[in-house]
Amino acid sequence: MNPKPHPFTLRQLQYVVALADVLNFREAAERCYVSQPSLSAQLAQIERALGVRLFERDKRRVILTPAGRAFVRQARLILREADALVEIAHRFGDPFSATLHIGVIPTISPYLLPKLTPVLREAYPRLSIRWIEEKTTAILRDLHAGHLDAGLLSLETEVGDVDAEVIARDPFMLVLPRTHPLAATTDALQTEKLAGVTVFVLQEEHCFGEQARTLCAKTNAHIDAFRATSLTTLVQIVANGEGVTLIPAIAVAHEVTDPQLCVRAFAEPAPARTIALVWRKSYPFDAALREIADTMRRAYPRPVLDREPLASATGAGSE
Amino acid sequence: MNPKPHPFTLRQLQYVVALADVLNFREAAERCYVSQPSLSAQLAQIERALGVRLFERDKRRVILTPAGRAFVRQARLILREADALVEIAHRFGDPFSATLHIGVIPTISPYLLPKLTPVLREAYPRLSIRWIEEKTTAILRDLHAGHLDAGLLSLETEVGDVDAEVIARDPFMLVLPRTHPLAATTDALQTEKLAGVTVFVLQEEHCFGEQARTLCAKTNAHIDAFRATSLTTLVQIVANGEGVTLIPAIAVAHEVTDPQLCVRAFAEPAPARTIALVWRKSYPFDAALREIADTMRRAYPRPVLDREPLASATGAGSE
DNA sequence: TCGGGTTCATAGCTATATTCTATCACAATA
DNA sequence: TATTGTGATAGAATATAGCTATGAACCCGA
Repeated sequence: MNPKPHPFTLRQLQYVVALADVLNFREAAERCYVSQPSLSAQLAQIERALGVRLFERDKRRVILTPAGRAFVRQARLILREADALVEIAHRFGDPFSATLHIGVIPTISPYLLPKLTPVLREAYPRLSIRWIEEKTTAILRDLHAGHLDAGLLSLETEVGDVDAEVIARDPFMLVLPRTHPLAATTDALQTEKLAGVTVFVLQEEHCFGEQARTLCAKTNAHIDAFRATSLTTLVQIVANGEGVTLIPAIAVAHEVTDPQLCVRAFAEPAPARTIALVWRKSYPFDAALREIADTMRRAYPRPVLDREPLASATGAGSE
Repeated sequence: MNPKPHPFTLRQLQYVVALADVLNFREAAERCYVSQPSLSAQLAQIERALGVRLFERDKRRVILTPAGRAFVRQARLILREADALVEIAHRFGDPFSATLHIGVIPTISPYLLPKLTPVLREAYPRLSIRWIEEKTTAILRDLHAGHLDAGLLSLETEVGDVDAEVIARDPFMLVLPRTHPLAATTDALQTEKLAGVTVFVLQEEHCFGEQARTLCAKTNAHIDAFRATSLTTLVQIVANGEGVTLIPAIAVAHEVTDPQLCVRAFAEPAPARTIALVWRKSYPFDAALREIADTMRRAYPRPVLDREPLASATGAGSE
């Protein structure tokens, strides 16, 4: 793109500008902390390289030529921009002044980001985070391509060779109609009770859908053929039908609002996913990400499960 | 103003941008026509100097850090501006691409510039001339201060140590009422005929006023106490009074429009002023000014003196 | 008109910076 | 396992930018 080197250096531009300011070689040299001959030599070189005389000097007085006037104007602009570049670099010397691109999966994004964002904004006022909502595979691809700085996702799917910091354990909750047999007790539920029950799950592309299907297979639950594209859809189906569904605890407060539904936690060891912040092993600002992950961990909300009758039981189960 | 040197060179910026373009050290080095270790070394140095890692490199892949993204963006800007600076300098390598500031005296400006401007514009399409109308002393002052590149004035006043190129000889013409005794013949006038005649002249600040007074003193003409501030005023006075006045031939066509007036030329050696382009001896683009002066000389108008009865006589006298 | 005190330019040397070639260590690929 | 390709490193060669000392032209005051 830029095959040939520039015929001048930034330092030479400084010399030219300094000389234009004071129109006196000795004084200009002083301001640049070099000797007068050095400044003379550099000026001579730049004029020779350009084939243009920038200053008219006749022993007694130094003044700008028309070419010099135009040159100095542009040179000042360049030096200002170069100063700005130094400023930019130094701002990034503080990694919390960057703009981070972080991928986040759709089954986390709408429930967690509204809680995290204000906390992060307060903790790192100069940090700007651009969230990109994608499924796990796309996040990992973009992460390794360098388009993302980090990803916020579940560790239960294969994430490959990355560094990770766990944010929280997010247990699975059972969402079911009040009228469903499993809604009868308030005890923590054994997963074996799912056997034979009709369960609606997410599309396989969602990692949470994959996890739910695995759990159902292990417990001999019956997986309905319908594949929802979002947790919202999933809950709607249950509210209008006779099946049940699994959703992450983090989503309960926002998704389960229908009074015909109730929510039950599983007995320990409850099925759960592990939410983590991940990044490339070679990422240079890993220390900053570790600290940010720590802040996220502390900001992670206690799930609020105000759908009776199981609020207290699930509250205990979620930790 | 800018005491400390910049922590990077333009060349290093080129390296960084080239590397950001191809994300491969060897290829980037090739594009910059240096060896790969040189590029590695320069990149390492700039990162060390800034204390910021611009590229993340893990043996297999090179990608930009957030800092690197911001840095490269600004670096591209700077390199573009630097290219523009080279362009500016080269354009001035052709001195006919400059903007020249040329001072011109008020007794030349309104009559000559309208004729010169279109010719100069056509001859030097990339040259832009900014005309500054001032009296001779101000022009010479600004010329030596470097605020003007050249001056267009009369050599009959002291112009000091400058280089000059003569544009034209501009003879003095006598403007007088038709009814005046000197209007009786069509012959070229001997200056001695002015003896005893009442002559109106310009203010002394105008060099033409000074010249006219000198001529009057030599020919024993009577100088009226009134001092006009412009040639227009001067001609108006003559049209309404009983005196005569002297104006430069170049001004006749524009100023002498009253049919009650007529114009007479002087016999050779006729009094005249010498219009010239002058500039500092140290001016770097003197060759260009010489050529421009030559173009001005050829563009100099034959005075059109269509005030009868002396049109033909003065036409001859003006060369 | 003759020195001091300016000005900017030049010369010769030195230290630093930049670049080169050659090579290494590592990872992916065949 | 051998090969190819990556970026980093080492040490020598070169180029650059810096310095001091000095020169030539000019101004100014004695």
